[in-house]
Amino acid sequence: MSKKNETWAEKVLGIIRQRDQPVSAYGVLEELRSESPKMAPTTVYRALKSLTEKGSVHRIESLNAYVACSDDGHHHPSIMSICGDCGSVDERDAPAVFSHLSSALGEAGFTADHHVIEVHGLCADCKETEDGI
Amino acid sequence: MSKKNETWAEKVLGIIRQRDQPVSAYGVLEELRSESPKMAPTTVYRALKSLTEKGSVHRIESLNAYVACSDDGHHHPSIMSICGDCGSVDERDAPAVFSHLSSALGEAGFTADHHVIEVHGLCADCKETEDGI
DNA sequence: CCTGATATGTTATGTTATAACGTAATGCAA
DNA sequence: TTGCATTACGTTATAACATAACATATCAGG
Repeated sequence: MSKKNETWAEKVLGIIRQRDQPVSAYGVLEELRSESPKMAPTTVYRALKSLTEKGSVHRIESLNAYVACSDDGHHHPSIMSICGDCGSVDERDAPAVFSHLSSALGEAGFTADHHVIEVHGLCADCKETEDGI
Repeated sequence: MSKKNETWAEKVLGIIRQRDQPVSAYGVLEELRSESPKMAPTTVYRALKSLTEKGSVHRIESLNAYVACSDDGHHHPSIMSICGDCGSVDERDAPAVFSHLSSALGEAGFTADHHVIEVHGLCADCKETEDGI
């Protein structure tokens, strides 16, 4: 039941939301190609650009991949925790982290405009499993 | 006066240290090729892998580039501030940031093992220049 | 009607990174 | 001193990620 008259950005957002793990641009492309075999990478990258600018999607720099925003278009920075075992990514709020970050940078005269905070490790479930072994 | 009997990793570290800006793997490769025209990317990536594992070099995920560690092999995480204007990257210590990060993640049961903290913005010098306009 | 903004199509290319295999030198332990 | 693991390096090929440059279409508002 895919909707007609959707923009590519809307379709891309749908694809990313359906997944519980980050998707690469080419992952999205492959999925779109099942319906539109001639799709070019450019199209996907354009859609991703508009979605990340709007805040509907976040890019995970350390994975070259994208996840849906957990709170579409929230306008505050967040932190991403990335499980190295199951691959899940969780977005969290952490105001205290950003306030300390701001003050550390502010003292040095640095003006922040975009934050990349990605923590790799093990999620609670995978940690349990490992410990259980 | 380049030394003989240096490993590639040592040479790569030298190249990265000479620069005051992040260098891409292919940037390093190009420089090495001026003396060793047949050098392959693999060689550079191998050197970068060993250097980042040792902590002599840090990878900037959001730039796909590398900088020398400001305190070779320190074994605590640091934050990187990246000037969008002049391209300079500064590494800083910020223990308070990491302690809040740990507690936020710890509450959720997440076990951290590697941190990517990269802040894009304007360094003090570039900010002044902009304001001066 | 014209014009600017946005979305899209198309082709080509640039950039970043790894796989998979082989060789050489070294150190160390049986 | 032979055998074996380890580390570094060479070589070829390919995979994965990303953008440039230029063309066409649609539509809202002046």
